[in-house]
Amino acid sequence: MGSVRTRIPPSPTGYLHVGNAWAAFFNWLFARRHGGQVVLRIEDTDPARSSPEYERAIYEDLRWLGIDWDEGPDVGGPYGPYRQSQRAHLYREAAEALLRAGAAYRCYCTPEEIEQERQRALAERRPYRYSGRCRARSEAEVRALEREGRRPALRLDVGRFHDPRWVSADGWLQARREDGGDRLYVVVHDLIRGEVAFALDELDDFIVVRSDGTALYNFANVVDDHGMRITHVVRAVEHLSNTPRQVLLYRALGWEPPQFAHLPVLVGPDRKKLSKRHGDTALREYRDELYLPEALRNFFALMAWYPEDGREIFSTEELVQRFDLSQVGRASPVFDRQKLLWMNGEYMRRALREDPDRVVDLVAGYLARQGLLPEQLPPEQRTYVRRVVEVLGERIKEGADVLRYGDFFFLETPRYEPQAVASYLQGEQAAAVLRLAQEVAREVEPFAADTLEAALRRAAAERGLSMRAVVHPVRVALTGKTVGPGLFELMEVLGRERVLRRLEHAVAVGTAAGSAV
RNA sequence: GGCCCCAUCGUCUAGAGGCCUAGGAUACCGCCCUCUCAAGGCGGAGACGGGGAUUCGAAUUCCCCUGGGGCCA
Repeated sequence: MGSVRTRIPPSPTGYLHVGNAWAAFFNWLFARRHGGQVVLRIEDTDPARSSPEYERAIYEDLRWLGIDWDEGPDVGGPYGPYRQSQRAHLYREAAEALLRAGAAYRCYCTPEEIEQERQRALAERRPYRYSGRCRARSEAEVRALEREGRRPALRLDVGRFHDPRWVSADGWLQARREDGGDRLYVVVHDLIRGEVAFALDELDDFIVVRSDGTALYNFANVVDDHGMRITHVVRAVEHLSNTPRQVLLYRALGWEPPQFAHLPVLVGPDRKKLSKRHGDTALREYRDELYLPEALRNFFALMAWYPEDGREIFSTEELVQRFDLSQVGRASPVFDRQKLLWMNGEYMRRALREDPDRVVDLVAGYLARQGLLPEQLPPEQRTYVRRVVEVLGERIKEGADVLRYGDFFFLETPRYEPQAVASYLQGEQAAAVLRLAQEVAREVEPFAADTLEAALRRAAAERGLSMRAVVHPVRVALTGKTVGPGLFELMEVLGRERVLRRLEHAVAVGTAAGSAV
């Protein structure tokens, strides 16, 4: 393949959505696989909903994900501008070219008139298609309409494609024999779906430029993709139905259309297109929850595509080497958060092994967002976080796990779970165990995991207590919960002072809970 | 309403006419390890939407239906 150019066309009307991030990633994979370029185009034609803040957020989120681009509003490039809001003159030029070629005509019908036609068609139970009333207005008529103050929209004259000259081209327009004779089809050669044919007579003269002079999506897209020398348009299937119109536009302008590949749509557990209703859909929410970009990339790759059977974990380099558009699936994948969580756990454990400092920084940032640590960490606090991370270890699969298993490390007094208190802190037996633990904690030297374990085991054995009988109450006393890191490691990190204080406090908690019952 | 796309375990998927007694992963359930949880090991349950046709043989090809999604809006 010569020089592949793909595009990523986000709208700055919100944070980058996981569905768009996924499509962006496939565009990126494909371009990198073929040594091509990625173009970032900001589709900000809706000024009311677009904002520079969102645009910046999109750059940030894409970069965080590990997607880079060769041309775009921020980095420039030879085929700019890369914001649609700055390309109005190019749409105007193309519209004029269409008019000059006789491929489009001015339409003075008002939206109300069109709506009436549509209603009539609906009532008569026949498909609506624009009548073509304005296709051949006389100059006098046009003058009269202009005098009324009407401004024309621009429509593509689809009728002119009913001409055998186009058929001989290169297969994009095909005559197919049907019962009644030949029928013309616009055939889209989709890299994922194969040939998809649309009957030409199903397409009416569609609007290309509104009466206020703004370009319609289909038109702007064609002008941009051609202008930016895009060779492969890789986008969601929802655009497939628009593709024949776009193909017609390319041809009307005398341009060669790019190759198309229509990806399935990411859906939620209810099989509906992924949206805010499904919970976290902004990529940055995953970042904030401690999802790692490499995990997301690996997970993304496994939706609608499998690099090879029998393996799940792939480095991004491997993904780039293997990526093959023709192997991409056609069915809509459900975004499965459970599998993502598992995947993130895999990468989190890897990060812990290979770059623990990175995990420490991530966890510290997470705790700061939770209000449990200051934004700027003094060195000794960072060291503390580091020890906590070591002790929490592979339990951290996402941000919430830091709290689920280790919030007590950062709280003055642990949050005592009522269930845990009821099970392990109430009664004489529990109090006795806590007293015993206090003795041990007061005397053991040094205050370290191995010495603590040895001393506590000895003490338990002397009283004929099982290890379980000792460990559970002490764990609840120190952490407020029944799950978490190894008890002795956790004690060492907490330190003698706090352990003694919490043990003391827990006796009171147990008593209070007991009398409340 | 017309047109277009899609359809294998709950989920991600392997499967390109015989390798399928439908494979893997995740989730779930047991057991093991163990101070709990997590991780890990072992095992279990779990799918070709329905009907026709082609073929010696269909998850795989074709048609219809059903169900989901999208475009025109």
